[in-house]
Amino acid sequence: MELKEAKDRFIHTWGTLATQWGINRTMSQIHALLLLSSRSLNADEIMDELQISRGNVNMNLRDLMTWGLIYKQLLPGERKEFFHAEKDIWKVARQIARERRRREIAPILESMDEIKKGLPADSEENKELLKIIADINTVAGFADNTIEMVIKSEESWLKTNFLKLFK
Amino acid sequence: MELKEAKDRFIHTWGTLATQWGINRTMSQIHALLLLSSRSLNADEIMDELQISRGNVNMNLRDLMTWGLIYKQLLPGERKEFFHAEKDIWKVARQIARERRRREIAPILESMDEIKKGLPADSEENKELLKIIADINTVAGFADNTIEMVIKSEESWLKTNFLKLFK
DNA sequence: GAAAACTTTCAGAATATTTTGAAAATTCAA
DNA sequence: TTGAATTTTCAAAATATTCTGAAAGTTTTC
Repeated sequence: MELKEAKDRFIHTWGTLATQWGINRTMSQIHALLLLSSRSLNADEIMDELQISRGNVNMNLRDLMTWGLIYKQLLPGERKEFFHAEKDIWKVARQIARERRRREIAPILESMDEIKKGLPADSEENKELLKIIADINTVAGFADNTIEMVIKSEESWLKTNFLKLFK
Repeated sequence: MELKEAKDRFIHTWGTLATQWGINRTMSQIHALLLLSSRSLNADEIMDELQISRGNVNMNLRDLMTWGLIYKQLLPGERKEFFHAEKDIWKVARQIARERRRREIAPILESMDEIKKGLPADSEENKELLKIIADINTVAGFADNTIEMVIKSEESWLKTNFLKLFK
């Protein structure tokens, strides 16, 4: 297998995997492309490489930036904007975990509170529903804390071990 | 707010949240409906309550069973199949975590292995790509182990504390 | 300030996913 | 067996999401 072919497979695979976890295929492919590229790429290069429209590239680059997975770079002597991916896979994983936590857990807590607020605990049936809501809040809170804890400890582990190199 | 209204909101909200994390809306609504129901329901009752077709109900009930979130029940004197949800929210959360781990992490490892196998480490460029793949495998493995560990420890914590009640 | 270079927006088109409902398959009672 | 009750399947319809591309907006250069 040629390198080019392997890279293409990587990009294609990454896109397909993404759809299985509710993330846009093109966004993932752009991410994969930048992850494999040693130099920064501009919109035209991405359009050309992945054969997609300018609008699509633009929207997904902005999304990837809000996910904290890629960075914009202004190169001297260039009018165009260039983009490069975060190459530290641990950092990538932490960013994804943080973003998904924010997108998946926070809304649960908000919605449950919303329902809870409007329902008085004045009957057995109401109390039953309130119990379920409270349980969901407990579990969601646990998940939230656990993820944050794992991210933090992973982060400080890396920091510690990185600092040791300079001791 | 009436109980009925609160329940409807719960079901509706649960469905909307689900779409945000890549899970089918109807599947989540059926799950929510069964979660709030004290008795088992059959396909007709679910069709009626959520105003959806028989085929849709059937497919999603089967999906929910593979997720381990609901159970089929055969009631004496009834031809129809009845369904009830797992009510222990901790168990529900563990099931969801297990299933998502299986669906999201296992495929990454498989795909990366696939690409890795075909690419010889005979040039700097090839080694670079292999390094990225190895890094992804490391991180995915870490995530896999961490999730399993959290699930297991949560499970044994519950078991310990449950057994204490009988001491 | 004008125009060239580039980025962003967004309505409509293309694609993908979900849902329907009727037909086929299965189960069960007699 | 038969046939009524129930479940399952799946092609087509409905819905939702993503993508395109041209127009509008912005920035930079001269």
